[in-house]
Amino acid sequence: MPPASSKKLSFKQQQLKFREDAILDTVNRFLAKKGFDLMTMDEVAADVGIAKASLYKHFQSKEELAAASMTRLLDDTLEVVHALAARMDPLDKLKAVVRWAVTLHLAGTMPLLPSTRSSIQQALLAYPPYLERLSRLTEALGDWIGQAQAAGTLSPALPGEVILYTIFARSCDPVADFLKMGGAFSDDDIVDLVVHTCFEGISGRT
Amino acid sequence: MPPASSKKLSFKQQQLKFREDAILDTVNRFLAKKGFDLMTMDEVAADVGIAKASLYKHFQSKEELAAASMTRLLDDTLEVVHALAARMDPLDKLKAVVRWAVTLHLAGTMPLLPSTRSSIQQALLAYPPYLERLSRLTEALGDWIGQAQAAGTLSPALPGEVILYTIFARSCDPVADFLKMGGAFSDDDIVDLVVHTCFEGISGRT
DNA sequence: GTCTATAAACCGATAGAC
DNA sequence: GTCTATCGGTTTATAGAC
Repeated sequence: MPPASSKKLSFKQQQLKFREDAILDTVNRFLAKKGFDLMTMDEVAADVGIAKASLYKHFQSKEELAAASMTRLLDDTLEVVHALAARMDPLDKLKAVVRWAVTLHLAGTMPLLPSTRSSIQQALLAYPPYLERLSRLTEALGDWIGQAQAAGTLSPALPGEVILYTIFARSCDPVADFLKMGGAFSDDDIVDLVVHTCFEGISGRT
Repeated sequence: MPPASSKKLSFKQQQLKFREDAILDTVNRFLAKKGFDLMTMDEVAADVGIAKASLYKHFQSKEELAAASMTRLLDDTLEVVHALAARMDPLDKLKAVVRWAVTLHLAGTMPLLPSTRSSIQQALLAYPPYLERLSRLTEALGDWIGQAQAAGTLSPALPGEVILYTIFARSCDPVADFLKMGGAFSDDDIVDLVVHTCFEGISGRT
């Protein structure tokens, strides 16, 4: 018999957590594939293999479901950010984050960028856990951006916000989808191309 | 009495054309603001100031309405493309096109990029007038891209499709929305920043 | 009488309740 | 697992102008 776990989760709680993760996995894929508006609670429930009503045991509304999914994505991102070695060059760390995000995108598990036009945007801003993660991520990336600009490896002429927003935006760059649809490139090639155009642009003589 | 118009449009036909343009103006704005899925026929009709049923006198369906709007946008783009002086540098012509598109975007009249996830994508591919414009635009921009790569002003190492798709994608770059929301920059500044990061990226020492 | 615009009705889909 | 209310795209029948 193994020693008693130090975790305080009962068996039932573990099962709840497990199913919650399964739900969020499904939601992540649907958000990536169809976006919030076209995702239905019926298909989420069917995909997870539970009754629709059970979804509402875990999440109060469709909006909260999506917000929880986005929050978990930011948690994953924060883990990636913290896992990057402290001694690594700031520019390389930023490139690694973008590379990770584009890879997720191509794998079909990157929810749509919360754009001005999506109806979840409002729900996200009313969901404190999401805002808290976003704030921490912004701070971490902002530090690296400042360091890279000081070192001259990121353009010091660009406002830091522009660089930050660009990094967020390129994580969902539709160019990746177009290239994947074209079928002429492997996923690895596409990641390289998107990361490259993010940092170096499309101009020549760089 | 003025001489008989050379146009073959009767007064009634002119009125129809006029109202059709008004409808498409409204649709353009709603597509830019909310996207296809969140745009309702009710609000389009209300904004134009006509009854919802009247929309169906002009367009058979919501999909065709959006497709007509996108087609008109490509027509406008083709006009801009043809208006650029033939002797201009290809790189400068491409920058001018992106600049024009981002300006439209900020003005709130640039419909969303037809992404893989939108439900209009299918309708657009089934709408020959749209495909015909897209084909002509792709050809024109493709020529310029090839010339700029040969001259070394666009990266010869990048596949032409990557550059083309990037130019399309940056025309709807969400970075512009984020910067506008922040309120720290004028529209002109935002256009400069987005065009710059499109061509030069965010790296330093360029 | 015909033609046009519209109000009202229709109906499928979907979030959420029981 | 079924039920209901709502919303939104589409259709149809009517009222009014010429």
